Amino acid sequence: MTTDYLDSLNEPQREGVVNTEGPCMLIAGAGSGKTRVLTFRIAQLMNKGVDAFNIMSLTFTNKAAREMRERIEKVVGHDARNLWMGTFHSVFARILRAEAHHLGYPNNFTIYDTDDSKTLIKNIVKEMGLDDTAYKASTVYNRISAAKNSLISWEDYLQNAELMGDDAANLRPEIGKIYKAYALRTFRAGSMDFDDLLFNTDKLFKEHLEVLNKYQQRIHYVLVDEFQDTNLCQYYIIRKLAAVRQNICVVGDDAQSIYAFRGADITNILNFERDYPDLKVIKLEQNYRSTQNIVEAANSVIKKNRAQLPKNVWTANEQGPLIELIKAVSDKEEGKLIAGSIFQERMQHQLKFSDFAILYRTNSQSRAIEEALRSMNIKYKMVGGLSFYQRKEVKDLLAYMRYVLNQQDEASFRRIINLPKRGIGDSTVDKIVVAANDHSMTIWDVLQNAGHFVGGRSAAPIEDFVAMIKRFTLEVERKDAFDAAFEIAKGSGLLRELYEDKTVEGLSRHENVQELLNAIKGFVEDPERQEKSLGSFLQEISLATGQDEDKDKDPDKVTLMTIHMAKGLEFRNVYIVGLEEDLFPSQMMLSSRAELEEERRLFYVAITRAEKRLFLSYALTRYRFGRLKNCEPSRFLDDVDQSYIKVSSKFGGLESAPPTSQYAKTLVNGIKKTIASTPVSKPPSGYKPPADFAPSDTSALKEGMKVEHPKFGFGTVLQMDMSGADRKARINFGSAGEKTLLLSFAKLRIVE
DNA sequence: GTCTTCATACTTTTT
DNA sequence: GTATGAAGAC
Repeated sequence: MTTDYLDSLNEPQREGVVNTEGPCMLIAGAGSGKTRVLTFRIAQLMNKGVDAFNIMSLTFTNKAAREMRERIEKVVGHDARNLWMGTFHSVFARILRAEAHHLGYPNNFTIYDTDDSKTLIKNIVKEMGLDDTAYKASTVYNRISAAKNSLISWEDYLQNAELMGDDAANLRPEIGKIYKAYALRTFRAGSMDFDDLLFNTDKLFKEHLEVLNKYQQRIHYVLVDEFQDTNLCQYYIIRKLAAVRQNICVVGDDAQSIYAFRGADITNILNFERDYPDLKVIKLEQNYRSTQNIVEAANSVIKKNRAQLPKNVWTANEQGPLIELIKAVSDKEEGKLIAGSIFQERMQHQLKFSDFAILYRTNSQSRAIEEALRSMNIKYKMVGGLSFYQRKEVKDLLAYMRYVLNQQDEASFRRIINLPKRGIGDSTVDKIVVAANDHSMTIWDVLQNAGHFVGGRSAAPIEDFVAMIKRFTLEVERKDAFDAAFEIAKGSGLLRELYEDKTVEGLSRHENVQELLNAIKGFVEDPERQEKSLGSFLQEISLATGQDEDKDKDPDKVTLMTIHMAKGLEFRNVYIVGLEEDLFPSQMMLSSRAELEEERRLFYVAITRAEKRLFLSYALTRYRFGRLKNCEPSRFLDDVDQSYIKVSSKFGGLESAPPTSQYAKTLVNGIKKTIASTPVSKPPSGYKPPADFAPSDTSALKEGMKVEHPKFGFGTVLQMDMSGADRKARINFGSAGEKTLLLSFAKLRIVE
């Protein structure tokens, strides 16, 4: 074992690694190497002889957990796999798998994802006869989630005058009752939602001290990454776990707190100092990632926030080029300008596509960007969006598997009871659920005595269903995950139904189910895995978010993702797009200063992803709600100290000016004149490009050459203009007339 | 009970 | 511009 890594650290970093005992808080600025410190700290512990089984390291995302494990493995070797390392949810789920019976849950409880939870809430709202516009599933779900994250049980909720008052004021007085019904239903269904995994772990430790004691003896060191994102519930749990030995180390950056909407509580950082008077606080302030311009610009933005811990992020890196501001007339043009900029940057600096990331506030913004990238043959990958495990057909098959393992599970039951169609309709299902609730029975009990509860017509198919599930249960007990899953897919008729659907979508759905089965096969055949049951497979994927599709053969792609997904990542060139009022900051975050500050921190996170080059862009019009909307530049653009910004030179050298709407109008006209290659209106000729049109490299374009343009058709180059940063060409397109095109944007194919 | 069609609301971020 | 849900026809 080696401790060479200590030499590669600066002084505060080294302190963070070496001071392994006692409470410790690292306030780590963006790009200051906090992951390095955390991984080396764990390596240091293991080098000192601490058993990996006694170290718990918690992160927020699966990806962060995986990366950290890999990095530790590089230093300490194979032992790293014995660490308690994972997301809060996955580590606590693991504890609950062993201990849930203390709380009256089955140990094979099902984990509901957000969709399952919302569907269940929707059903409850309907059953209670409430107005589903006032009680939208997402609203109710968020309210319940917030309560659980603040350790408020449904009993507490109903007695809490403030919460109930809030609900009454918002004309949603029944939320407390829905919470109660939801909690009882999920409990009876032997199911936990994401928040329950935390809430119930806390409950377990609170009500069963012998269990808490067991884990306190087991866990000697607790480490928490992204501490600013923890909620109250998570904080209580880790505090309890570390209560005996007090070896707790948290790493965080208040400036990067972007999950308050999900219950994250920055005051945990402040409370931490209060709760641990002996706390050692270490500040990591040197940024190793970004240029001076980027670091300073980010600082100038975050300075506008009132709530923050004092720190001074600095860098010894080069000053670097200015941040470039790109203005576009429409979301479509924004995409084109960015695609063009990537194309140009890549050529100019010999970059790979994977050096680029495009970050946006909302997933819906990706569409226009994707189109532009595709049309310029720029390879890209989208991170996030809907994952493989959220596709309907995949969820259907998973629901079968979940139900076979836990017949109390109401959400899965509703999904599969009539799939494929077996003559059990909505009214029958409602009868079954109502009967179960009225008699405080599980749905499975009702099904087994279906004759008593439903009319004669539906009894027979229900009996068949029950028999089928019992058969599957036997299969699951006897066989490994793959064989059992295959039996279920075949025996349920799901596979056949999809196979018989010969439409394009049907084919792809069949493929997805095959892919799921392949994934299970891979799971079973993994030699390092001891537990090969279907149950352990389901457990593993229930907390996976589908970004594990990294099996991409071609890693050289531009990355598209939301800013939230980008946290913790870095790219050479970063484009932050859609910097418009109501979009970023989001219109939903304008009601309070705290919300606006969270949006600003989000902007800060986005800026600090960039290593060398940062581009900001906005559009003056954008399609939203399927409707064209005028947009104003974001107030965040004013938050950036203007000395770090230059307006993209591609637009006739317009000076940077206060982004007023008057200014915006002049700009529209200016851009309309300048960007002849990207007409906002219809193309001026009826020319249709051939299907295989591919733009050529125009760096060698000369006067007299013949070219083809996808909109203007064939033309001859009249004159080249090499002055300025952007090369232009005047081209005669015959019937379409003479055009002056910017070569960095124009898609031209050289004919001869 | 099932299938088709029309309307609607939706776009904040994630385990 | 899409996905879900309600309503009506069979």
